[in-house]
Amino acid sequence: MTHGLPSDLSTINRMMSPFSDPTAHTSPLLAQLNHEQHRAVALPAEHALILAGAGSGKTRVLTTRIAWLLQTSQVSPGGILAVTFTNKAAKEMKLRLQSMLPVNVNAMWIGTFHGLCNRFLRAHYQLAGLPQTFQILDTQDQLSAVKRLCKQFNVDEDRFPPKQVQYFISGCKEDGQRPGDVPVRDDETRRKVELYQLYEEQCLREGVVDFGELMLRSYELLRDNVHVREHYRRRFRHILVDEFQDTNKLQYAWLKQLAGLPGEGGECAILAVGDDDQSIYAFRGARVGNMADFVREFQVKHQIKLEQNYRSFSNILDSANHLISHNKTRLGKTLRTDQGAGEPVRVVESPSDFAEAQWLVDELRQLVKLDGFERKEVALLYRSNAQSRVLETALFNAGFPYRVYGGLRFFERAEIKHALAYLRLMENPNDDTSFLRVVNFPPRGIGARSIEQLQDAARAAGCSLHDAVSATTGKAGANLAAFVAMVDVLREQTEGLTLREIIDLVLDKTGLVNHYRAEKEGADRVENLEELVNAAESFVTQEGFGRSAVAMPQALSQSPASQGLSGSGSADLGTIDEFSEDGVIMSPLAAFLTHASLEAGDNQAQAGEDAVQLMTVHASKGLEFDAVFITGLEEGLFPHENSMNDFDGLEEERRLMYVAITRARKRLYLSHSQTRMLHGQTRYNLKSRFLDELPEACLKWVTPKTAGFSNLGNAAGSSASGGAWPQTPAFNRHARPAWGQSSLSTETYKSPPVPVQKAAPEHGISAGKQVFHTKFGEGKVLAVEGAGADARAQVNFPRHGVKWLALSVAKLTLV
DNA sequence: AACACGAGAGTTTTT
DNA sequence: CTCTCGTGTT
Repeated sequence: MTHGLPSDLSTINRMMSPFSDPTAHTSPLLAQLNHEQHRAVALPAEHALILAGAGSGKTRVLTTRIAWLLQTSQVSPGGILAVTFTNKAAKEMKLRLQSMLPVNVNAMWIGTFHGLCNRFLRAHYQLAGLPQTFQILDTQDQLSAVKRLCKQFNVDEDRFPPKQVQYFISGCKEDGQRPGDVPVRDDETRRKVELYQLYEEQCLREGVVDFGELMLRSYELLRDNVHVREHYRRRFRHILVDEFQDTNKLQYAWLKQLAGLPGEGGECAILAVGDDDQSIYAFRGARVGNMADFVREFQVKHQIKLEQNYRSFSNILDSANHLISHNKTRLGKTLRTDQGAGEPVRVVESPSDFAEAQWLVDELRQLVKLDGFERKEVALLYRSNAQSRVLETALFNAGFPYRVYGGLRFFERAEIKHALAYLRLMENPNDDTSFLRVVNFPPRGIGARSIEQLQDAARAAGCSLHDAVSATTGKAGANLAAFVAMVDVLREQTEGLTLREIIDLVLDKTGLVNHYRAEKEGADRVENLEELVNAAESFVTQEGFGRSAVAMPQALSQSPASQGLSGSGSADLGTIDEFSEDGVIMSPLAAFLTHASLEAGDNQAQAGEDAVQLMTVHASKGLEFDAVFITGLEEGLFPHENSMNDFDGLEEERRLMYVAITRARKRLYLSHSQTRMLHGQTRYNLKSRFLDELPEACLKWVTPKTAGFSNLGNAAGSSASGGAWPQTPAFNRHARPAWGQSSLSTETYKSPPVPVQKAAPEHGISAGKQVFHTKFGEGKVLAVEGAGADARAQVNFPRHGVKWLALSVAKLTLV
């Protein structure tokens, strides 16, 4: 980069901190950065916000910042905390850091929010009021825990579906609310809060915490324990937050506790990196508003925009810029690139989702054969998972290698969860969720009746299922006793064994492997169980969990802060024993179980496999490809109908589209279909409004020659322009013959598969018209199909949603 | 304990 | 349409 570096770096250094190394500007670390990146990396030790556009080198800035801080001795590794949302991002950060300078990345706290909270709670389990062996519930586990609770307290599952109760509980925790903090306005909420309370008691009794609890309990410990808080505030001098726009209320509150607001005596600097234009997780509690709050509450003086994009050609980038400029609520940012215009963005219309898939396969073949794209460098994106099916079918039939992201991950598979449940019971016999999962799996004659009796007994005695077994009698009691004995024996037998040996033994003695071996279709599951042994083996090697137990927080003893802690002097030291982190010992098994809960495993294509990648737009965030197809660009689908009715929802959909566009390096296809099978019926969709929000100059409206498509009037355009694929965008887009009455219908009417009526329909109802229905009220016509007695209209009623109405039956009147 | 049937739901997702 | 879940039957 020949971008001008700051005129005088030493001046900047002098302003920064007494630790600044005046020779820092010679550091090769900074040499390859552009001006904005350079400024961000070399910021003084004060709170700062980096607005990092897509493909602007965000990760590079984060890692280089850490490396630079260390290299210039402004901070020791122990003083660094860097937090991400995904394990993948954390892993990458560590990896890149390690490649930059020789540093023990384990001395720093680098991890996900939940990973770091886990680390923190393991260190302070007593102060946090948790058992040392607390287990982590994933979303599945949490739901089964809620279901169990609802059964136990005879909750009407129609009025309070367990899923909703779970959603409620998680939502409260993400807002930092305990049952007592939730404002109760109605009976329904009152009942839910009761269940939340009961759920908490159940979790505590069983020694388990869910994901939200990891965060909330960490936050509360920091908030309520001045010694712990002071300790960490002294320790972490630099906190770096990745994807800050995705933080929820609790995560931001946690950061505030950890760093201390100005005036609270904190000496730490937060570097928040994020992109409001890529905020696509509001539905799971993310608050973009945290960015503005951060600037205000932390009195942020340094805001830097990274707007130089190193990924895409400018036709792609300009499309993204133009699209996102339609959003009203933005901090404001425009990406630019030094690369040329590149190819135009191709826009394609197909008559059906089926035809779209077929066209896609043909185009993919050409892309690979003629244009030399690597298959794994091509992505097929869609808004919702259901869309993948038709694409997969076409790819499969064509024998074209593909890989679908998403779906069950390794540690979420039933057989793996079964094996883990045994291992968890060995660690923590009170874990009733795990107990119930495997008490009769493989089947050992313990039916629903015996389990119910056992649950009654446990409830009466206020103890765990495990402990209640001794009180049972009869044949069922004997079976239960045998089960408990088996787990107890395993616990003893595996003492001192390696993790691999432990798992081998458990898989064998519990009969899990044998059970699946006997099953007709159990071969895959047996294979997965074998893979579990491998996973454990590589975990031991990678994480350094050898034969002996390892102290979990390896970092603390090396930090200046903890040296102070274990030394003499500070007034707070009276409480050392209460949170002596060196005292926390984790067995390899316990560590592996934590790992399994917090890292459900890769969801991604294996590296090296040359297959085209299929995924949702959400899943594509953070990735990049040479060629990208965004499919299903239709109203109701993208933007999704559930999101397009409110302002915030639509803006988030647009950001989603922005994310999708900015994934592409060289070539971008935008595809939409006139008809689509959804929920077993064909829907007629208008093309997405997002297509109209792109700059015409960057686009090329390509349309494949498809049977039955000429009805729309494109055939005339095609022959007139001398080819099946019109070259003139303006012509193809705007010069369609007038059809119907309103100008809107000319633009958006979608041809049904039946022969198109050349005369205007007698009912006068056409797409775009406002109509009135006696029951549903006023609505907008999306499409009309058929003629005469068969004529049907698809109408979007604001109150009742999208409906198909037979015009001969429904009394629709034009408004 | 395995299987069969019917009801119901079907944006997006990481930890 | 297609998958999941829960209930009921053998």
